[in-house]
This record gives sequence, structure tokens and C-alpha cells, in this order.
Amino acid sequence: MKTGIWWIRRDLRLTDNQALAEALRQASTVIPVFILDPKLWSSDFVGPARLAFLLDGLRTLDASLRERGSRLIVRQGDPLEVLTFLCQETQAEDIFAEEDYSPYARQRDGKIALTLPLQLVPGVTTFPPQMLTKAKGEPYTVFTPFSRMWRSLPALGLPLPAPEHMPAIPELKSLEIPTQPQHPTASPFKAGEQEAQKRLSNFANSSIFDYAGTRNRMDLDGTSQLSPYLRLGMLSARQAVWASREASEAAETPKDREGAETWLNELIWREFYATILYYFPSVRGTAFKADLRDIPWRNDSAELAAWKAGQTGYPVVDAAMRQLNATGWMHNRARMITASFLTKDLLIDWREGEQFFMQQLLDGDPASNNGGWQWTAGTGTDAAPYFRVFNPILQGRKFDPEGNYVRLWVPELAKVPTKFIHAPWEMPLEVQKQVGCVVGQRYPSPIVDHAVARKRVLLAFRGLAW
DNA sequence: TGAAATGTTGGGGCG
DNA sequence: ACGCCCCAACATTTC
Repeated sequence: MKTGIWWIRRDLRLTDNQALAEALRQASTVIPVFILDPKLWSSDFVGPARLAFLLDGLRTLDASLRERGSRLIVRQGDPLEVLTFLCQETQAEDIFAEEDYSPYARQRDGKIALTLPLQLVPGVTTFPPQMLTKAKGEPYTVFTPFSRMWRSLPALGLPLPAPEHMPAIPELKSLEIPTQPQHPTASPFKAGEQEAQKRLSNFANSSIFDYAGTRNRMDLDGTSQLSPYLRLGMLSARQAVWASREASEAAETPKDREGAETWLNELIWREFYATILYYFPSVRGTAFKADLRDIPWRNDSAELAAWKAGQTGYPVVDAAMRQLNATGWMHNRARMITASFLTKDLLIDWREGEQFFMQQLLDGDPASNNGGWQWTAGTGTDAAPYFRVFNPILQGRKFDPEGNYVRLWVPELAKVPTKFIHAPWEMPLEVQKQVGCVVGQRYPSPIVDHAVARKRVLLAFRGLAW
């Protein structure tokens, strides 16, 4: 009669949970434990939105466990201390957890494994980073060959079903899951595994087939919006990959198939960045490209504040930042546009953007977020070249053609004619008055002139890059 | 998963 | 009819 601890970190689910399955295989009593680690959940990289999403997720998980005869034990503190105490308290002989590859997690788990019986099981990614290398164990640093290798790997195992029953657990103290003050705007993301599964099957049965054509349209719901669930493991990477495979097989037209394959490609980007962070943990603080470590950032604090608040005077940028602040999520195309604007137009260090996104995003993941920021800044692996500067006006016209995305998130521009929606300062003054939006009063004038800013950033990068 | 600058081509207006 | 110019449309180069 062995007792084991199922230590839950970013795997808030009962389906396809390899750590839970391993615990149930080896132990007759399995105690589900979540530890609120202040180093993670009270840090500068987490804001109230993701914390609230986590706490809601814990509540949902606890409810699912109770339906199966168990419950969730929540404790707070340093994981090593908490687990040491718990092992003594419960006589647990093993701790089972899903391996997390972020630098902090690896250091934490390494230390714990020195004194406690910690068994790590894969699951954050479909394949562990050690499998995702070149023949000689060298990591890939370019996406395309990485994805080719990824697609050539042996078939993934099938996702595991949730256990029908969980063993009862002994009387144990558990922290009452704190209630976060309500997030300012009702977040469209309901926490929990059930919601994630519902969204996944909806997506994989219909809009995945239009994904290739609509995924960049900020005014449409063309993306899966599953990232928050993947972030906390309310959905496993393997479940997502299987859904894309099944959709690809069910595809009736080349277009449908392309949609499913394009979405799978995005999942492979996630694995790529997880692997990059595993092999190059220094990217969390430093440019991957050594020759781009001395960019003369301007770091103007007023401009940074305007960017954060969605008050730059560029409608697409402002819509995106306000969407982020209100919902904890931002459309992927908008992430690229806002990141390009911060790093290129404002010449503000990508680390400022990385940190703000980590604070605000429900899906804020150290690997993907860092990868995305370094990609845009041009400092990362397989990154966009430094001279690739997004034009926020053209991007708006292309990917929000009617301006509906702007109108939704920047209501003061709601009545601006489509012709001017992405460059409202070009409206004749009479029109500005007519639509109740005088630029410089109700809505800010652009804080930089894009054409001027573009020349400035090219000058700043020149000489640094090759 | 860019955009601007520069180059080329060809149709049409016009003397 | 012919040559010249203009410029839109597209292609290529450059950042």
C-alpha cells in the first residue's frame, strides 16, 4: 500500500495526464497537490489575470477530483519545504510530476530531486527536448528543419482517458483557494479542462478548416484561442496534436487540409521554442544573436506607458493592447504588430515587452513568449531580420479591413469611416468633429511618425547586424 | 510571419 | 504613322 503525491504544476487536467497515470500505476493512494509558490505566482512575470485563471482552474480541478472520490490539496510556500513536510505527513514514498523545462522549474526540480523521490514524466510538450535534436544531439536553431524532423518522428501515443475513480485521500489540511478580485472585464476564457475540451472539439470540427485563410484576421475568430489552456495544461499538447491529425484526415478539400496542417505547424512552433529555451536558457535575459546585444534602446518611459495603455495613436496597436489588458489575450497577428511597434518604432528593449506580456497574458509562457519577442526584435533564433519593420497602418488595412477590430477595442473610433480607421489623423477636421473624435483630444495623435521611426531603427541596428 | 525604394515594361495620349 | 513621354502595374532590390 504505497502512497504517492501527484504534484500538479502546469497540468491542471485529468485526461491525458501521464504524471497522474504513472502515480496511479505505482501507488494505491494518490494525493493531488498544488503548491502556490510565491517565487512564481507573486513575481513580476505574473499579473492578476493569469493568477485568477489559475485559481479558477484549481477550483474546477478540485470539483472534478471530488466527483471521483478525491480532492485537491493546496499548500503555499517553497516547494521543497512543502513537499518535505508533506512526505513526512503522508508517508508518501514517491512524488510524480509532469516535467517542466523552464529554467526556474529545472533548477527547482533538480534541487528537490536531491532529497526527495521525484519522478518526472513528459507532457508539457509532445516529445521531450532531448528527442528534438539533430542526429548528434545538437539542438536545432532554425524552425524549418526542426519542424521537418518533428513531423518525421514516430506516431504519438493516444491521449489517455481520465481515471474514472480516484483513491480516497487521508485527512489533510488544505488552503482554501483564494478568490481573486474580479478581473476588470469579464474574461472570455472560462478556466478548466471541460471548457478546454469543448473549445478544442468545436475548433477541430469547423474553424480549423478555415485556419490557413483566416488566422491572421484580427476582426475574425479564426484562431483556436486555446493558448491559455495549453499554458496551464487544461489541455495537453498531445490532445491538441491528435485533434489536428484527425482534422487533417477528415479534411475534404486541400484548403481544409491546409488549415489543419497550418495549425499543427503553430503547435510545432510551441515545441520549437520550448526546446530552444531548454538548450539556451540564457535567452530569457539576453539576445540569442550575440551581435545584437548592444542595440542603443531609447527606453522612453512615457512612450512605454502609452504603449502599455493602448494610447499610441495607432489604432491597431491601441486596439491590441486594450484587448490584452481587458481580456488577458491578444490575437497572434496583433502580438507581432505591437511587438514590432515597441521594439522598432519606439526603440524600446524587447525585454520590457516580454515582461509586460508575461504579466498580462493568460497564456504567458516563458518559452513561447520569449521566442515571439526575440523573433520580432530580430535578436532570436531564426528571427525576422532587423529591417523587417511592420507598418501599423498597412497591417491594419490588410488584417482588419473593415476596422471592426479597432472599433471593438477603441470605442472612441467607432464612428470613424473605414477609409480613415487605421489613420484617423488623416481625417479632415470637419469629419473628425462630425464623428465625435478630434485627434489629439478624444484619441491621441500618433506618438511617433512611423516613416521617421522606421529610418531611426534601421540606423540604430545598422552596423550591429552583420 | 514586411515594406519602401528602385527598376522595367507596355499601353495610350499627344504632337 | 511614328516617336516621345507619362505613368500604372508589376518585378526586383534594398533596408
